[in-house]
Amino acid sequence: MATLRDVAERAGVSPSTVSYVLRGDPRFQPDTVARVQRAAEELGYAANLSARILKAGRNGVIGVAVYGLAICQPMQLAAALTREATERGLNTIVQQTVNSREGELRSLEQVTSQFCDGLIFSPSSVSPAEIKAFVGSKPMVWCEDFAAEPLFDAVVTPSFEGAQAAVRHLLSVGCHRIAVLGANPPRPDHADSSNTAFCNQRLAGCTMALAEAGLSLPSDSVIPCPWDYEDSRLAAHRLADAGLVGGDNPAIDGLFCMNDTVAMGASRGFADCGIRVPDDVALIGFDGIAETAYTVPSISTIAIDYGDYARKALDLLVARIESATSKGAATLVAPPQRLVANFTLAQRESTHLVR
Amino acid sequence: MATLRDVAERAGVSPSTVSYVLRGDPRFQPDTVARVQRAAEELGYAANLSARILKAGRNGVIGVAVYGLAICQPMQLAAALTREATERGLNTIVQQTVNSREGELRSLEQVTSQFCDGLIFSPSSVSPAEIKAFVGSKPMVWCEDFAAEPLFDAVVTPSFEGAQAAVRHLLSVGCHRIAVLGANPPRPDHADSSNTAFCNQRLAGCTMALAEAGLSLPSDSVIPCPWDYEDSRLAAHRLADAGLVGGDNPAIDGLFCMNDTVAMGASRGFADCGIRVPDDVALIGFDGIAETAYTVPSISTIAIDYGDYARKALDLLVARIESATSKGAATLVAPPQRLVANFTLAQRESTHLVR
DNA sequence: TTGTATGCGTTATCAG
DNA sequence: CTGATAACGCATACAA
Repeated sequence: MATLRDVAERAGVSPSTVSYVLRGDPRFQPDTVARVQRAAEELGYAANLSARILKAGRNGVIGVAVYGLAICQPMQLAAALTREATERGLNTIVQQTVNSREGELRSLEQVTSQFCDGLIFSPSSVSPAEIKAFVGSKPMVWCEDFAAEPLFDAVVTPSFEGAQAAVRHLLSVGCHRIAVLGANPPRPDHADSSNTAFCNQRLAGCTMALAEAGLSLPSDSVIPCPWDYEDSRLAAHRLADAGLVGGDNPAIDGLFCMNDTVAMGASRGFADCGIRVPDDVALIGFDGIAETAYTVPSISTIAIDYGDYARKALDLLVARIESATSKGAATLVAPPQRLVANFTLAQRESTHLVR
Repeated sequence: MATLRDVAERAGVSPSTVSYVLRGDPRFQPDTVARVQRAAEELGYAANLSARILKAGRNGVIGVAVYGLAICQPMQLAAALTREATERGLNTIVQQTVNSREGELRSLEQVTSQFCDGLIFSPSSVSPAEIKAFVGSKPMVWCEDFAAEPLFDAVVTPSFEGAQAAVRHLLSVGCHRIAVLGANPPRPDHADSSNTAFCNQRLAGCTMALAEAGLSLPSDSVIPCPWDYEDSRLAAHRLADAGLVGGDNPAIDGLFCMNDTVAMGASRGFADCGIRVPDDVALIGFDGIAETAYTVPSISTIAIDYGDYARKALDLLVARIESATSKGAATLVAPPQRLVANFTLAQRESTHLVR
């Protein structure tokens, strides 16, 4: 790997000149500039980003922390963030935050954050308050933080409006007995987790949509379930076994799933039990992961516009990075902002019925 | 962020003492050790990995480069690699390599490689030969490299054996007219891409299995198709429209898909056209991504053991890293090794039929 | 047993 | 317009 010094030697100038020229400082003779650029080209020179961040505190890399690398929703977001970052001349690295809370929290902060100018956190089991201790003053954008007193900038999905739209849609295709699958049971260890918070938003959206139709959401229609293919498949089995779905007078004829993973698992679970979707029970998910368009039946969902999501997240993050680096003694920090991503209702086979 | 110096000050020793103590050097008084450790603890000290790799050339981070962040197979591998790395006390960062070949090749080498001790490459559109120019002497393991003269250590899926097992399975459930979907058309720009190479292995496996049954694989039964949900869905439409599947005497009654993404897309495509899987055409994929177990019908596949894959990849990489750092004048480099991951045949509904 | 000095590759300050 | 020089935070040979 060629270094600054190698380039300098070859161009017959000093290392500092190379550094300036390569970063576009205008005050050099065209001749010098050309010589330096050619030397850099010939040697295939690229700045060492570790050295750069060490010295300058910036290197143009954005860290993206996701809950799981093999889970569709966060990775779809990570892909959108990477696309958007690339367009802005930034790079991204992705790290996983799952596993032991303590250990991963630490590794996250001590690995990812050191390599980059700023961080974007996709929802995990740790809350913003917890992470705060581990983060230096690194600029940071949190995804799906609905805390009343936000600690960081955030981008959120329209959880309330999306859930409301989903349930309205279920009602509009003729469902009357609507249940919710995938509500997270409150966890004793960290009751205030981000996950719970946006679950509550989605529940509130459901409740509102039902209220509009003069219906309520009894608590036994809110079914807890981990956000996982297998768990949701088994949850569907339990609904079928209990006789709550299917038959002439089912207790549930429409199911709002908290996310698409749950919807896919449930759909498969119903198929196992001979419950037909949408004929016996209509199904709608949340997120808009690509896979929902290719299942049988295809699954209706609240399709988040991840391009828009990524754009907003990077707007926020870049602004923080800029203001962190600017020497303007504007020590007064801007208060955390919260932006909401766009969404559309994707109507697919799983809600295709007229009653 | 607390630095080494902060800890030293607090513990009343020199920075170098802190460095030694924290990394477990035994030659210090218990008293000193305790003082240093407590100071580090209190300050929440963590070594700056950029500084560490700059100075020492190692920081315990492994880079994983994948073709796409939102594609199931590479992410399942990345997740397995991360799990395995964590168990060995290593961290991983993931970067995407897709997009413009030139640009991404460069960003890959100039971002990911600088932060870590070694790299693991999941298949992309660039060949090992091409990457070689961009890589310094960074230890590297390539996934799915079937080149005759390998340039790097590699782990590969059992492409030949897997395809063979898949086609044998199709034959064993009564298929007689087997086609292959997802063979990549040769690309003029880089004919020797890694992708083409392992496609060929899989084709050879099919051919062999058919030959065992006295059958051949005519070239019009090898159907090119990008590895993408939508493209494979449309490919299925074309097969149905051409009357090659379905009906009393179909030209194709069993389909080996080059990977699970293609299998899922095709399965959906057949559903669009009223072609029943497996009754009209049996279907089997390759990779064993989690989603195939939850589609309707569930899709049989060659399930790669990604835990085994990850273990082998890290064994190779760690060995290279060790030998690169060891000062032993063992300048003679070990020749590239190639390890094969285990697999199992997952029999699911898409091949469940008796003829 | 501990501390000092040096350098990894870069950027920023300041002098020339 | 250009070039020394000093950090950034850490690891390590070597001196004490």
